[in-house]
Amino acid sequence: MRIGELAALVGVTTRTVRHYHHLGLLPEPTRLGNGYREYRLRDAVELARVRRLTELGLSLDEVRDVLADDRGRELREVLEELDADLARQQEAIGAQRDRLAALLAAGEPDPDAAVSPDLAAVLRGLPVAGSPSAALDRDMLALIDTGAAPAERAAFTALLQPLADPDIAARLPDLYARLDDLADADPTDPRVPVLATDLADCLPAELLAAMRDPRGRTWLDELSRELGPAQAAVFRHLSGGTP
Amino acid sequence: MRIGELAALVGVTTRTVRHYHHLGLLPEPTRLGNGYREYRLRDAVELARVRRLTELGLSLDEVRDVLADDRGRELREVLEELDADLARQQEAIGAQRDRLAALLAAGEPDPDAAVSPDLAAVLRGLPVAGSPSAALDRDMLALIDTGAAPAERAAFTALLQPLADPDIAARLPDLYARLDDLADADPTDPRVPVLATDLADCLPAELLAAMRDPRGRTWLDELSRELGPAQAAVFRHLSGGTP
DNA sequence: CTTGACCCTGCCGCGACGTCAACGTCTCTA
DNA sequence: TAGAGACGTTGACGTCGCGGCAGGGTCAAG
Repeated sequence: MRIGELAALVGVTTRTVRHYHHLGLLPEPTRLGNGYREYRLRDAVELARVRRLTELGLSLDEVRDVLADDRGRELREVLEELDADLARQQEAIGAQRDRLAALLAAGEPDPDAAVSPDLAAVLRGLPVAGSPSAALDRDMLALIDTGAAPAERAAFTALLQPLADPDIAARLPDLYARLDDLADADPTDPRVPVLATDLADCLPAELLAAMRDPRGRTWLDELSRELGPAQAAVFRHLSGGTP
Repeated sequence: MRIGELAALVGVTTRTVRHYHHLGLLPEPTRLGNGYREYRLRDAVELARVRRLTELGLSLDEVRDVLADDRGRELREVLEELDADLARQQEAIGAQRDRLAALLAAGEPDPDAAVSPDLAAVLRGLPVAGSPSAALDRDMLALIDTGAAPAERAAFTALLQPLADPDIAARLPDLYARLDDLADADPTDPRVPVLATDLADCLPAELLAAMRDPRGRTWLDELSRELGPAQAAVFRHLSGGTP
């Protein structure tokens, strides 16, 4: 038999056979005078064995190990491990499909705000138009949401829920506008403490508390980098006073 | 923000961020004087969006398409296709695990004779020791079995079943020995027609018939290549007479 | 003599990064 | 001020199981 025949017999390509030779999974057969490989039935049997193992999902390295490590006992371990691996994959795919189903069921899957649905609702209630600080806020909130574990995410959304209240939402555009006005101001600007007071008045107490704990401060630091000095000063006032 | 901070924020490696830049999934930010990339919060948001999409299972190419092809409608298609794909994978893995379970349940998983269990039983009943022709036969049968679809496989095994009958099995060693003796003989050797007759006497009629149909002849041709001329002649007698 | 069907070796490509290498830059500390 | 260690930069190779191609040689039939 020549290589094409062998390959057809077992149902692989000639490229595959040569690949197995290259990796040493299959011994190189004797050559004919013209350099062609000459196979015998036993080679086909060996090839078929390799194929069966790969089709079970073994990697070529694993196949080599199994073939080397004579018969049976190692194979059993590998197969069991493989099964466990497949079980994990099944589970992972199932979870993945659940997530997909949730997204698809939500009507319009918007990866832009592929934040948790509750947060999305809050964000929709916040004003954005034309205010850089408001846009920053949205970005920040989205980021916190995507990075958090589900449990934290729920707590976080709960913190923000009050902002969706119409009374509060109505006061936000003015506050954002005043924050925008401080973009190029000096941190000692007299408007800073006034705005901080008005903000503290408007925001829920729990949210203010969260801004004072270490995790909240980290995020505020992040946010402050993108703000002007006076704007950052406002948040320093909010999150703990003087420093 | 510099690249390490950005990466940590979103939960990827810096290598990943640079990879996305390279592919154009994420715009290159402005550089600092020292050549460092300087990121802003919006970059983190963009990166997080890419990440969410990849974590849903989209390829980076698909992510690029979705991001380019503004919002929503294309995404839905991709996600649905993805779900279908995952469903196929689930099914495939399930089938795979079934096969594994069958193998593992069979006690000792022997990939050597990972032929169908029925055939394995038949093969166990056949004599092998020291007979090259018998070994060839086993190889051949194993090969036919592994290449066949399940339905054909059953039919094929059924054909061979009679060989497991003790009366017949008892006569096989002698027949194999006589076939071995013809290894270097001339095709005109008088022992050839005699052995052919004795074999025909011993083998089930259905098997002889199968050897005469085109598929059977192909396999016999294959087998004959590994045999001596006189041995091949025996099978020519069996499978149709003169040619 | 050509055509077409085989065979040979050897190398690039895929996907989503990980992992060097070889180098520059910043910050802290002794 | 010097050195250490943690950052950053670009660039190239490795992964896995082959597919595909380039650039040849071989062989049988028309």
